[in-house]
Amino acid sequence: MHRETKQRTAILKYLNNTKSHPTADIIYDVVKKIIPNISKGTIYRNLNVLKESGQVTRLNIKGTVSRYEIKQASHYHFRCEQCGRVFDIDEPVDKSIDERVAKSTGFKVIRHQLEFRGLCKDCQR
Amino acid sequence: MHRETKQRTAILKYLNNTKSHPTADIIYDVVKKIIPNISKGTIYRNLNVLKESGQVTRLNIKGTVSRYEIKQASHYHFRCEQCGRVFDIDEPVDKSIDERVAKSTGFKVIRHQLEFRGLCKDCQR
DNA sequence: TCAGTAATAGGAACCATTACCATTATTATG
DNA sequence: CATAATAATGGTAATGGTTCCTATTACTGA
Ligand SMILES: [Mn+2]
Ligand SMILES: [Mn+2]
Ligand SMILES: [Zn+2]
Ligand SMILES: [Zn+2]
Repeated sequence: MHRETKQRTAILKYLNNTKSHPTADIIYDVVKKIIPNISKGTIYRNLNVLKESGQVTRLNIKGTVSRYEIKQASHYHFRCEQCGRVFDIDEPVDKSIDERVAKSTGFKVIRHQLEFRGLCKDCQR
Repeated sequence: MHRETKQRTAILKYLNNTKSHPTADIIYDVVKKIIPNISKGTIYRNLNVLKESGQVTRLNIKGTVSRYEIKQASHYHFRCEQCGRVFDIDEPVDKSIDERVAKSTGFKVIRHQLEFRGLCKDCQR
């Protein structure tokens, strides 16, 4: 069974209060201020546990480090190629496309992921 | 200037004749049969050179390792969560969505990437 | 033909993530 | 409350994909 440790609580609390899609490293830096001797392994272990239990989502695109967010309704992302930040995009999620692809391919389509790339406002100047 | 080496030629030749979106490791295994003492560094170096020159695309597909393909018209992918294989999807590419997101966010949208996940035919049984 | 230099092989380094393990802390139960 | 079972931790080593380094090789333009 899952225990409620102060480490796990602090990680969840931070994720619940940010929209920044932080990396494990950023989470580590933030939580370290509250629990100075926390280890990075604990960050990763908890993020994986929370992902398994459906409370956290891992955004991982190869070529970049993984980013994490509190599990929420399906949505799309924008990644700035300059600064690396990730933003939510409120474009409506098209569910019908999964069925269409399933029909045309014969594959079982469970989900799709759409991500935009470019330059955020700050990085355009 | 770029030179034509047998290593580079063999890598390109293999990529030109497969639709499998191979990883660097797979390319290494295949090309090793033709050039037994080729090194993995040469595979990676050439894949990067070919990417820079626009002949090869590196797929930033969710998962752990990078996959490569010959540069071609923009298209979407499906990744089987069981066997890990990547397939092309011939769903038409929606270009208007980039502009729509650009307008609503103020970001400069350069491209988008859509990827489906699920089970391929083989893995459904 | 050959000098200039791009590319190679092999191995070390890098770095995000995972694995290991002795110790600590949470929690179900009496 | 006391306690025993064991989940979780901190610290560190290991892993694995990828990049970097360097002496040597081999393209290629002149
Ligand atoms: Mn998000
Ligand atoms: Mn493809
Ligand atoms: Zn930016
Ligand atoms: Zn499959």
